[in-house]
Amino acid sequence: MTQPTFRALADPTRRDILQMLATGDMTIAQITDRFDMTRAAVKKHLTVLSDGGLITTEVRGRERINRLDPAGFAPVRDWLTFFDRFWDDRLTALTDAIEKDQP
Amino acid sequence: MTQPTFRALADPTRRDILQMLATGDMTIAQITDRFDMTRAAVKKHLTVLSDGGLITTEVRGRERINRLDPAGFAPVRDWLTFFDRFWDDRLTALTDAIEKDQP
DNA sequence: TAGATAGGATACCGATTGGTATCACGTCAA
DNA sequence: TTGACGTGATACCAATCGGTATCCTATCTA
Repeated sequence: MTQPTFRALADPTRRDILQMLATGDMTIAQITDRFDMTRAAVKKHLTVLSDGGLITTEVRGRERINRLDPAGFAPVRDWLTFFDRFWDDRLTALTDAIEKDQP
Repeated sequence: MTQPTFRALADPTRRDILQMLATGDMTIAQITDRFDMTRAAVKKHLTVLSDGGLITTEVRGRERINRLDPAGFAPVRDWLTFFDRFWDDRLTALTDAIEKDQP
């Protein structure tokens, strides 16, 4: 499930959409108003974001409310954590070595 | 500088290369050995990773040592932090509201 | 010095991507 | 009921992407 997420974040427009949704849920038309783009283009981006699990949609009448999904960010966070742990280990190994050098 | 970074992370092969480099610095030939891919293809991926600031290269004789660059991950981490802060605020606002409801 | 080794550069190919234009469908309101 | 409104869906286009093949340069070594 991590590939669709990273793929979704690769486009600057999609990252902008996510930041906009952070300020509040929005319909497609509302998002389109803030971009120099067709509604169809925005819709495509929203589909990619949805595939990546980063947003969810709630159908209300003829409208579709797009909402940020905090859980969708987990894959990225987890992936970063892998490297964080790796670097932490490297750092402790380094300080350990230094301590041994100066007993 | 954040767009090249996200772009670099969008490809699964490139993320694999990063994980491989976490176990130790490697030359292009060494990386190519572990993939079913041409050296030229790997080289392209390394260029994208370098553009994203995720790796650095040290020329040693006729070899090029590719090394992970921890600093390159900062843009992604910072970007995630934005949403973390946002959700934290939302959560505290919610708990505050609940506390007011039950004095 | 001659070959082998490690890598750079470029042209090319099929597939994917971001975008538009267009038409079709359900839903709301007068 | 009849439009207007909010979306979905599809066909199409230029540009980018991941990958290969090929040729070239620099460096090490026998």
